[in-house]
Amino acid sequence: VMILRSRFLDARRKRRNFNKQATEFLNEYFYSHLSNPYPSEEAKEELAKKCSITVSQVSNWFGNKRIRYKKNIGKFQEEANMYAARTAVTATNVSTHGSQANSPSTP
Amino acid sequence: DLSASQGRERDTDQSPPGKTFDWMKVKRNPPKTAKVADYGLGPQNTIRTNFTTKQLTELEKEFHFSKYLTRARRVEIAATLELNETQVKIWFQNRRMKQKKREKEGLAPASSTLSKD
DNA sequence: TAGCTATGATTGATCGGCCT
DNA sequence: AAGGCCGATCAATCATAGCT
Repeated sequence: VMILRSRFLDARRKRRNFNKQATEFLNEYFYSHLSNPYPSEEAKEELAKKCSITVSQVSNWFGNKRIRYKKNIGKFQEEANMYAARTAVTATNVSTHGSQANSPSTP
Repeated sequence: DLSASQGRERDTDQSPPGKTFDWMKVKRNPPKTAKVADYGLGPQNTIRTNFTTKQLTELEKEFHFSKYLTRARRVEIAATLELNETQVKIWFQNRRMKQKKREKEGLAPASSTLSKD
């Protein structure tokens, strides 16, 4: 019974949460590609670089994110709206000339 | 063809949150392996097989001997470990991928192109 | 300190594509 | 036409991190 307990007792499994910023980048990509959150190998490499993690970790992150997101979409609504709004502002800046200049917060 | 795909992907779809896309509906067929309960009583049968330490040890040993299996070898191992030929086949396949991943990662875990951002 | 949730990693198995 | 392999992914689970 305790038989298979030691599934490998991976010492490697010393998980470490990613930086807040790394998570920001990952979520940014995820929500800005919500219709198809499957980054290409190339995109994964870019994200890995930006987040200072490995490509595998990027893959793991997206794998977990996708599964957990669809498992409980409601739970991620807040987060989704947050990032959606964020990218919306970015998009607006690019195509707007109008008047109300605002939120240039991007040092 | 390899991977010379050039071109910036400028698709930042700003779809309305809450919408369910196809990828969210994807459902995998349940594993055909293992049917703990085929007595008509199937609460949640068809579960992911849990290989025993013994089986894994043996498979690992075989893998070290040869990364690829011959039909004969597969049959033999499957019988010895009481697994399907498919399970043995899949195990080797996954093992090879794992090996590849490890080699790739163990090649340059840290430091390499640490230029100024 | 105990309990529960969030999250990164692992892995048996599936999916689609390609090859022999 | 059939079966194996690859690469990516799924889905369930493990084990720890982190918050209450």
